[in-house]
Amino acid sequence: MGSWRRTSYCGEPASADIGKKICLMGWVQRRRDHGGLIFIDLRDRAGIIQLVFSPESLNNVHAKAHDLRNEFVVAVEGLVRKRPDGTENQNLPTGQVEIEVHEIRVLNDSETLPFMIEDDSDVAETTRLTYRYLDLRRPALQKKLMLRHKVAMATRNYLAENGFIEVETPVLTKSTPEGARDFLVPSRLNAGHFFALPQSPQLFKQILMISGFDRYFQVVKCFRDEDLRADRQPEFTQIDAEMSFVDREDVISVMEGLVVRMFNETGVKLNPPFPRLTYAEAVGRFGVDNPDVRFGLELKDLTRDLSGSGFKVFADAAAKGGVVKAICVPGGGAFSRKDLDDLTEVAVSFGAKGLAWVKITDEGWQSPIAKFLSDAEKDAIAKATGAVKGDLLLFGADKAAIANTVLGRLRLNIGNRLGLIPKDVLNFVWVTDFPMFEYDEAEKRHVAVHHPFTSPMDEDLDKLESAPLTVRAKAYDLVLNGSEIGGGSIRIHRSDVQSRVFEMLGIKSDEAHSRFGFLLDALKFGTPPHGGIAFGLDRVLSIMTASDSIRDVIAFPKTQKGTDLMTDAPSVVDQKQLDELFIRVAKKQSVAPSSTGA
RNA sequence: GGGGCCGUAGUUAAGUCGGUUAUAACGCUGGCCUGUCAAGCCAGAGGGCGCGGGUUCGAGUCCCGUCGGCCCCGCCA
Repeated sequence: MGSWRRTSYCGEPASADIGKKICLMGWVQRRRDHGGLIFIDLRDRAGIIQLVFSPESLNNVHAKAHDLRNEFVVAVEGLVRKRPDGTENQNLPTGQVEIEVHEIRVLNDSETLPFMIEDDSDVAETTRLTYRYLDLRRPALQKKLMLRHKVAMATRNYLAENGFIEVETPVLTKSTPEGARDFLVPSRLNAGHFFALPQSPQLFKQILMISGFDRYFQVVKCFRDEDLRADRQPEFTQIDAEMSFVDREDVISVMEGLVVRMFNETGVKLNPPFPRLTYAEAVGRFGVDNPDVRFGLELKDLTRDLSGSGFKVFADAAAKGGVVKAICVPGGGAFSRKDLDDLTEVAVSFGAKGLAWVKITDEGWQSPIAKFLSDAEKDAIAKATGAVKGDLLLFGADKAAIANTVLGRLRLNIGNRLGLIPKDVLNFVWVTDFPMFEYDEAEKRHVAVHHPFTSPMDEDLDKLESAPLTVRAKAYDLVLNGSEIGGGSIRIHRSDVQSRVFEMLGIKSDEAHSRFGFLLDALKFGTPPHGGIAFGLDRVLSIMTASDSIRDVIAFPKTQKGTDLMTDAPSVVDQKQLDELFIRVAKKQSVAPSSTGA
């Protein structure tokens, strides 16, 4: 660089700058060498501008330009000038002007790249992740990370303005067996003892309320050692907040303000309050607790109408306390045999034993089960579902949980299949009144639907032991377009209630004390009523940016196997490191030399 | 733990029923070219098909195993 200093970004020069002498630094995006004139597109994070090198220019710049290659790093000094009439590039923000280069310094060269730095290049994700530093040069990815920065800043500003204080909580903390699997960190100073990375700062933020901070927030990494998905990474970022002396409505209204502020960064104006659904409504009408309310195809309950049906599957489901429900697919009568087979496969994969369907045709009800249905039943079904000629009815008859899940998933599948889901729409919905517990068949005990520190509803408190599955929690989720982007609750602030909940979860008193003793103790020393919420920043951003995967809004994401292709983490470590930690590896790791990639 | 899809030049893909020297585009290298912006024209260099075994006279093509990537179920309080 020598004494040169950049005077502007490549994306900045405009007509107003014509005649100015400027200095730019950036990467060579592309070279167009006409033998005479040479054009170089110079790129930095702000944009692209065209440099012009004329054979008549001084300082040998034309020869130097001839030798430039993609991704060379250069500094240029030159004059901003108007492009000749008719050569303006309307596709470029800087397209009215160009830089007449007077002097150029090549700051670094570059080998030929494994892929082009272009937004529309279709490169295997393996290659992109191996060379993530190159992938991150793509303007689209830079824009996403810049938006991420802006959203985080907007969050901090909004919460600070509203009296929230950002407090850092430990990353090395205590393992809490409830919930997700922990990432463990061995303690060298305490042989055989382990820290856990936090699944969330849940207990610390409650402790901060007990300490009197009143309003807390943090933009914080959380860790869960579970299998990955398109919308799940083992480390992810939460916007975590907690408030004292509040009820659900206080939390929701403050947080709606936050969501407005976040989406304001994308130019979207939201108008809270957002719609509400209770958990029971969400599951009843949409089959899931994270309903995508952008389209219809709602589930209709036919249990009463079909409890006496001649179709044994329906009658049995009703008799055993289950449900019979259906969705009506408008125009679905045109579905082929293969379509129906596909849908059956989907239904079975979510636990159905099969999929009963009816096509309503000109000739009447066409279906393997039509002969079992009486005219009265058909009338009742048609009335409840609104089905008319040309429609398809799909039935779920099972325990409520299975029937709802199956139909809920079919609903999404069909919504996608038929293009019923509008893009460019943001449909928020709060889901409230979650059940406190559900019964875990595998573990033979009740588990918390939200988490063990969630307060039961006051009016359900006396049913805690007698009818635990009917107890509702003061929990709420914010769902956006079918994706859970946030969740929280009013917490238990009385140690006696907390103890009763632990008891219901099958956590014995001594066990509770060894795991959460600090919280149980703290609850005894003047704990204010409090509650809060956490938003999944990565999920919010992937919806904002219409990304297919959460990986696109994370600078250095992990693969589905939880590895980092750029650094090659995780890796084996020296025996010496293990010895210091008193760790012996039980099963010899398979030696896995990488056979693909760089 | 399970189901599905996919690995062929640097990249993206084609490769028929197993059959000569494995195609193309982009990129790359060199040349020509003074208004291009996916510059153009000409010439050229790149791979032995993720890896290992097997069947066969003969294997990108078939079989088995394995490694890796993606999507999903389970899991994710």
